[in-house]
Amino acid sequence: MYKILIVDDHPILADGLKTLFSDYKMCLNPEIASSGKECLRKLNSSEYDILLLDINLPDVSGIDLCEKIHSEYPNVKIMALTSFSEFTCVDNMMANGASGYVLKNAMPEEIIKGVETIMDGEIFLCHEVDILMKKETEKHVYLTRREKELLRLITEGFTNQEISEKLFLGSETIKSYRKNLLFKLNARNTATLVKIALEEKLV
Amino acid sequence: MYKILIVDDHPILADGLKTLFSDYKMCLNPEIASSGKECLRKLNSSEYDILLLDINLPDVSGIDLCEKIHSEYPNVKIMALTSFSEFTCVDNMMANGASGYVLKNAMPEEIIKGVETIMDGEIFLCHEVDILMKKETEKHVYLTRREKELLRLITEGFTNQEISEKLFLGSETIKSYRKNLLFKLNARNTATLVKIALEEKLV
DNA sequence: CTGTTTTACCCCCAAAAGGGGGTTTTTTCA
DNA sequence: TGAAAAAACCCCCTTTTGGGGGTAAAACAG
Repeated sequence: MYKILIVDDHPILADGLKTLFSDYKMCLNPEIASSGKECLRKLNSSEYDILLLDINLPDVSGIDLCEKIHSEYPNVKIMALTSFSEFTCVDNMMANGASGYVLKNAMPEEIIKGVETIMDGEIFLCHEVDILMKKETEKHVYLTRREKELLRLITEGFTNQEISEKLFLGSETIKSYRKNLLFKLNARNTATLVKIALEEKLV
Repeated sequence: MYKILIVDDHPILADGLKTLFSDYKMCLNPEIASSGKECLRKLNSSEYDILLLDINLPDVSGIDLCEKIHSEYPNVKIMALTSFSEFTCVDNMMANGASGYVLKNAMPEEIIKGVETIMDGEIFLCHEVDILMKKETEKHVYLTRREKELLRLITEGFTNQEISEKLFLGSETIKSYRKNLLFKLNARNTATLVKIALEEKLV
């Protein structure tokens, strides 16, 4: 029996999870927080073994929340529970202290197995995510901090001129970064660059 | 008591809905289809009053499925049940024969109310979506079929030259369309155009 | 304390996009 | 059946981008 906190703003799903944990006798009455704020309040007033954390919360990003919780309550295990099946999301959550990552369309048994694995001190990725990570880790490109910043500004629609003024850099410098991003992300032009950036959640 | 079919590939959520409908005595044992294929099979072999339809199905787009079901089984009511809170999604689903649109993070009571409203022959939008539609309907731009096609090709990264060859049109024509799209969507350049197209799910 | 990575910089020239003006022919539908 | 909307077309000229080459100083990590 564990003390579980479900952090998710989907009442129906949270209810389904509640039933699931009762059925498997993992937790009699898991608590539910439907926002980042509520989550932190509950963590402050009570002790939990494990958190099921959604990424899409109404008030904060689950990725940021994960980092905060992990540093403030290092003993609480965190399992990401989301619909996002993107390399960057998984990578960010795991880097920010999550011990597991399960998709919302996973089978109930897989979620149970995930909680057990994590409570045993191991890392758990649901099957689909495991496949994804193995496939993407190879081909995934690493962008430096500056490159990410440039990519974000390009995506926002700023020209080289404008970016150079914003960052106090020469416009030739921005040009180089742009060319480099096109090469790294294998994009033919700005349109594809923006598309890739948004689809892979790089910005 | 209605005959309900839940079309969703999230077992936990489907389970939560099952419990919900039982609690409210709306349906003793709603059936679940976790793919478009399974949905059509079930519709073929049994009669239903109402369908709760997700947009993100593993095999087909819920938007296309909605259209198909509505034309083949016009007596079956359809309620969209998704996480997407975008004008275009709602608009498409309603245009394709849905009678209601509820977000997955809606309160259980709201979903129950939605089903009742729809079964009374009325249209139902959950509160959040209702607000969204009222706010967006004014400012929302209407794109013609051709414009949508051009927008898609631009988003894919094709140049005017390439598009003109693909569509057997003059490249000056494509230039005009591009300028028009920039104006209509209030974008300064291709980067913002692509961003808007992807974010508003126009492509 | 050195070798790699990151950051920032530069030139030339071609290709593509953007801003301003338009016109004409089909469709569509009220 | 006729006005409105959509689709297709055209010219001039400027700005921005993309493709090809680079170099040099910091910062970082073994």
